[in-house]
Formats: sequence, C-alpha cells, structure tokens
Amino acid sequence: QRAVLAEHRLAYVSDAPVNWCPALGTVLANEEVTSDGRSERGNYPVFKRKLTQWMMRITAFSERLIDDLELLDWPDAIKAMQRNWIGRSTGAQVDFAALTSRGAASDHTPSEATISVFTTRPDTLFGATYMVLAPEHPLVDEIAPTSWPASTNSAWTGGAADPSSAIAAYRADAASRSEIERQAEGRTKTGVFTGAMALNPTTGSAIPVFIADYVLMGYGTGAIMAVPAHDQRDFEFARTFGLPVTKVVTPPENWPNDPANWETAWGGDGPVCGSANDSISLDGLSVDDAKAAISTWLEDRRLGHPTVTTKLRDWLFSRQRYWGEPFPIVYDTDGTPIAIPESELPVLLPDIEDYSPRTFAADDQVSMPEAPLARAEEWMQVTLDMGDGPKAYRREVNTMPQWAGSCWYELRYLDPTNDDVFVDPDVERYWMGPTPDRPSGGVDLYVGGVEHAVLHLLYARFWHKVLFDLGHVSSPEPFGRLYNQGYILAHSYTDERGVYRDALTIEERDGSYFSDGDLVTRELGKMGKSLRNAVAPDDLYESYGADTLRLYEMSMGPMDASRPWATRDVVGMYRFLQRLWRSLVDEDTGNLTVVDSEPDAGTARLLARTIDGVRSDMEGLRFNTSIAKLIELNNHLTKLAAPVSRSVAESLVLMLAPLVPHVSEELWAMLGHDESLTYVPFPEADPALLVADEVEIPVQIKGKVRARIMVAVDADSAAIEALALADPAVVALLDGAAPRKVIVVPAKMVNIVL
RNA sequence: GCGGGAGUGGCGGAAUUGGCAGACGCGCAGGAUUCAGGUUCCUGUGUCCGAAAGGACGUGGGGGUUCAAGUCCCCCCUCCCGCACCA
Repeated sequence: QRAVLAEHRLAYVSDAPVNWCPALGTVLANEEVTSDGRSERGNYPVFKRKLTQWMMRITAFSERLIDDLELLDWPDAIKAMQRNWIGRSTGAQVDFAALTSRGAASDHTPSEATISVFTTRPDTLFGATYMVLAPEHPLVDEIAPTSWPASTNSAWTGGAADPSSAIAAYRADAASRSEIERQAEGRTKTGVFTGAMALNPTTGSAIPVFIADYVLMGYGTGAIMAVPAHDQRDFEFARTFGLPVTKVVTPPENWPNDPANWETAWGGDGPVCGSANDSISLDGLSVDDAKAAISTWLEDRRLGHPTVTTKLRDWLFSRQRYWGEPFPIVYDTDGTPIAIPESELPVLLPDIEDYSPRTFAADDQVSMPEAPLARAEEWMQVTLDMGDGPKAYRREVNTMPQWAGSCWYELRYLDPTNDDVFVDPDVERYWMGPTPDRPSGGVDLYVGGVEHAVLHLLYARFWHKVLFDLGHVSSPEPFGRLYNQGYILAHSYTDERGVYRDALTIEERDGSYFSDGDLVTRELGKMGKSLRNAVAPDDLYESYGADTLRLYEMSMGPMDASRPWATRDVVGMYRFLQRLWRSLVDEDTGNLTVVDSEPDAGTARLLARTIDGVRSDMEGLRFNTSIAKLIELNNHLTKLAAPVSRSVAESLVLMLAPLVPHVSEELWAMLGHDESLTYVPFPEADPALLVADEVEIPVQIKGKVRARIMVAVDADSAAIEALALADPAVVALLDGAAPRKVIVVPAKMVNIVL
C-alpha cells in the first residue's frame, strides 16, 4: 500500500539518477545545474549518480504553472523562461510491438515487449523507418537478441561481435563523455543497432531499433519513432547509418522529389502523402488534419493516445547540509519512511561539533554523499509512539535546500508572531487575496533579480499552489507583480596574459586603456573581487555620504536595465544635494532661509507639475526621471532671486525623502517639524495649477519648426490657425503663397503644408 | 536553432497615446569667486557650413505609411540575456 501511495505523494523517495556534485558534497536540483553540466554555485562539475533522495512532485503542477503565468504581471522574459523550462509539448503516445525474432538467428524468441514513444508528429507515422531508445532505456536489454540478425549492416554494430557487447560498449562510451565533450562533438549522431526490430503499426513493416544518445531518457518515454524525412535529427542519423528516408509530407515545389537528394529534413506543413493502408488514408490532408485522423485510428486500435509531455522534472529536495530544515521523517526498522506525527513537531537541528559538509575532489565521481546530521548518532536514533506503542526509529539525516524557506517566507511575514498557524487565513486574505484587477493575488510588488527565474520563483509558485489546494491560502499565486532590477555593471581590464588589472590603475589615452603603461582590454560585466573592478560603498560614503550613493544609483537609468557604474558621475548628485541645501539654508549662518509667503505663479505651477510627474514616475518605479524632475525644480529655485516659500520647500523635501532619507529628515527637522517625515503623506498636486491658461506651441512649415506662438489652451483650431498664419516669421516664409493644408492639434502644434 | 531584450550626442540616459529629438547628470569649453584649492558658482555645449543671422543633416542600415516617425509596417545588420539533440 505504501508503495502505491508513494507513486502519488507530493514528497517521495526516489532512487533515480540525480545530480551529484562532489566538490560541494551535496546533490542538486536540475535547476541548480547549468547547461554545461556544472553547479550554479561555484561552477563545479556535476555527475549523474543513481542515489536515493527525496523528491517533490512539481511535475504534477506543470500545466497550472504554465497556464497561471497568464494571471501574472511579470516581465515577459521571466514568463518565457519558465514556459521554456517547463517545456510543455502536446502530441501522442504511440505503442510499437517489439519483434526480436524477426530476421534473427533461430535461437531467438518473440518478444512481448511494447516500445512506447512520444511524438508531436503522429501524422508522420507512416514515415517512421526506424526507432531509437535512450541508451539507458530499461527495455534495451529485454529486446536485444543474443546475436546479430542475418545480414546486419556492419556500420550498425559498432564493430561488436554481438548486440549486448555493442550496447555495453556504447553505454560505457556515453558515460565517459562529459556534457561539454558531447556538445563539442558538434552533434554528430552516434548510436548502435540493438539487433531488435519493431513493427510500424501503419505500414506493417519491421523497422530496426537503435540506441543513441540523442534520445534522452529524461524526456517523453525515452524512446522515439524516427521519421528522417521530417525531423532534422532523425535525418542526420539516417544519413550516417544509411537508413531509408520516406517522404510522407509534401515539401514546397522547389524541393527535389526524391528525399535522397534533400539537404535537410522538411519539418513544415504540406499535403500528406504515401500514408495509406487498408484501414486509413491520410493522403492529401494537412498536417493538423492528419494528426487528428491518425489519433482516432490509434485510439480505436488501442495503439496510442494523445498526451502532453513536459521537460520539467520532479524537484530533488534533499541536500547533504547541516544548515537546512530537517525532514519530519523517520524510518522504521524495514527502512520505510514515516511522517512524524504533528505532536512531535517541529524537528529541531541537533547541536553538533562539526557542521561542515563532507566535500570531495571536484572530479571524484565515485564518492558518496554524506549528510552532516549522520554524525549526530544520538539524535538520529529516536523512540516514538505512532499509535502502535513505542518503537525505535531512525531519523532522516538529509535536510531541505535553501529554497524551502524562500518558498513561503512572504506568507510568514504577514503574521510572524502567530503561534497557532503559519499565517492566519484572514490575514492572508487581506494582504494576498485575489482581487478583480489581480486575480492571481499574491505580493503586490516583488523586486528581484532574473537569476531566480527558474529557481526560487518556480519553486515558490509550486509551493504556494500546494498550500492553495490544501486551503491554507486564498491566492493561487505568491507574487502578483514582479519587477526585475538590472545589475550594476562595471568595466574590467585584462592585460595581454589575460590577467585582470585593478580598475583604479587604468588610464585612458586616445580611446585605448593602459594599466601601469601596459595596454589592456576593456570589458563590461558584473562587479567582482576577482575581476578587480568592485567599488567599495564605504569609500563613497566617506567622500559623498550614503544619500549621494543612493541617489546616484537611482539616477543612473531605468531600474530594470543593467547599467555601467561610473564613479566619475557620482559627483553630479552630490552637487545637486549641495544646491538643494543652499536653496533652503544659508551656508554661512546655517539658518533656514525659507519664507512663509506664497510662491510666485510660475514656481507654483512648476511645483504642481513636479509633484504630478514625480508621483507617477514613482508609481512606475521610474526613479531616474523622478530625480531629473526634482533637479529641475531645484534648479528653478536656485535661479529665483527670492527666498524659497515654505510650501515649496516642504513639498520638495517630502518628494526627496524616499531617495535621500538622511538629508530629507535633516531638512524636515530644520523646517520645524518634531516628527519624522515618514508619517507625512506624499504631496498632492493642485489640479488647478496643472493646467496653464496659455501654452507656447510650435508652428511647423513642411514639418520644420519655423515659429512659436502663444495660444490659449482652450483655443479652437480656427483661432490657432489664424494666429499661426499671422505670425511675422510665417508670413515672411510663406511669401504670399497660400498653404495647401494646415494641420492644427489644439494646444500642441501647427503644421503648414505647402 | 528556439525564446526574450536592446541599438538615440564624447559618456550614462530622457522623450504616456505618432506631434518641438537629446530632459537630467557626467565630461568638455569659457567665465566668476577664492591667498590658494575644488567635492564651489554661472554660462555654453548633437554634427557640419557660417563671423553672425541663419541653413543643412541627424535616433544601427535600407525601404514604406503619414501633414508629421526614435515611436507604426516590411527587409537587413549588430550586441546582450536565457534555453538548447526536448522527439
């Protein structure tokens, strides 16, 4: 019963191949391994090892994890990365009968085996001329005969005397090559014949079954039907091994009629051809129609059915670390995992002498993971009463990955002192509940880096959906709006030997860069100690103060863009803060110069426009343009002969507070306030001041600005046209000629067409 | 190959819906203040022609739509990021 349940449990023990990183001394999730087979953290080699580890059944949520992206206000790039990672593709599973006896030596017996394949192109079933299994596919040993069938192509055997030695040699060879080596081989197709044949259910012909590493055990069923005419990989394999290429979809007219003369496979649409037998004909149908027709045919004969496959794999959830949440799991004397009853929770980490992970040489493939908690012998052994009397159990010694905590911290933050539940349902609904304009619910704004796209952000969504299904949260998604801030980049400099030179030593001459006289090459990338281009915040605090640094970083450009650091530019924001101070404070006496009288009309209007603009820029996280508007306002104030009005000064300080909190608080106190400005609302723009009575608009002749006129904001087109045509500069340029057409955009501009 | 994003002065970057390209800052130039210094102040600063007035050109390249294009459409180039033998 436990075994059956384990097939469906959210958390389960698996002994499938996992990612083992000897240098880190722990196993890793697929998401933590880079495409070249190294650890995301530390960039160490990672090896596939068959180990018993805890898994989370995230694949059960694949569909919803893709579909619910629609609900989210997230950057397209992140959504695309998640879709791509989950990798849903719809197609069909098709069953092929294995025929080990066909054409084989007389000591072979017919196989009962069925080879199931996943295909997105069931319409091309008639063109399947061979099959390929992943090298580690469990059926391989079952279907392979003991000797080569008569007249086996010598190119298919890998030079081996019999199928089992060919298979063994191919597997050994595949295992010895790293991901990087395989990629470096330029994807030349390799493989060997298994000696077995299979029956193409549509044509009734026997087709050879190969193993090849271009078919992955981890995707689909780990087996494919190969249609070389219409799949590029199969095409290349067929060319290498001299396999037949049968056309079943008509390519465009400029393609050679005979597939033997094709340069590539034809993967596009076209009328299906050569696809008929006694009970079905697909000929003449489009690809889509043929898919539908063959699916029905397969289902009627119980040979296949439509299905969906994803690239996403279950989440490897155990780590060999001390610092992680211990599993609430014990094993009985039979080694069966049992959940600890709630009354015994939480399981706390034991105090141990040595917390450090057991690590190995980076390339030590045969090393075995060792959990630090396994050193806590006393803690491991525990006596519990599971309802059948006290018994001895052994604790699980693996711990959860760092992601476990980040999957729900945002929920705990809502109600951090609650001792009864992790979050009160009412509290959760208040902060995170779905609303008509945000059906996903979740955190209002989550600012974070792209590096979490298919790690934290995927895991947390999965975890949240589990809690949602269990009724613990009302929101289907944890983070309603996501904003990716860019990186602060910096130039790094390498000399001829490729050694990084300290960025502080660099001099520029005639567009080239030199370090102590040596020519160096400049690159733009992240800051880092090893790149010798990091900027120490302490130095900037020392020279300019924390407010200046903060203001500079916000002013550099849009928040979501990566931007190059330029120490030289920091001074601009420092100067601004000095000018700001002097607009409100007498430098010599230190006394406030602000007056209580109302500002002049121009200043009042500029203030209103600034408040309005800064407010919307802040809402859109456009801090760079907020700052520009605040500088403009201050520049205006410094040009005034008169002292600054209190109403203007206070609004300015309040608007600056989120950007330069220290200077703002200081000025706020000097303006006579006892309480922090944190509790004062953001200024409101006077709507009456946002609309001017008159505006200056350009007058264009043939699209070029030739004059400017003042017009009332509510002036109609005719009045504006008359004003424009009466302008002396326009009269002179027209020189008596009658305009062919005059376009007037009220309160915006005039364009005269000659 | 697939997916995402970006190309605007010497530099970082502005420019809601097509409507004055270059806001704001750096740098640079000239000037001011100062015994001096600059982490001070003021003025100027897209490019080219011109003493000036003014004119021409100008948002990666090429076409197009429009009275009007950085913005819309078509083709192309370059760069960055993610995934990559996913059947």
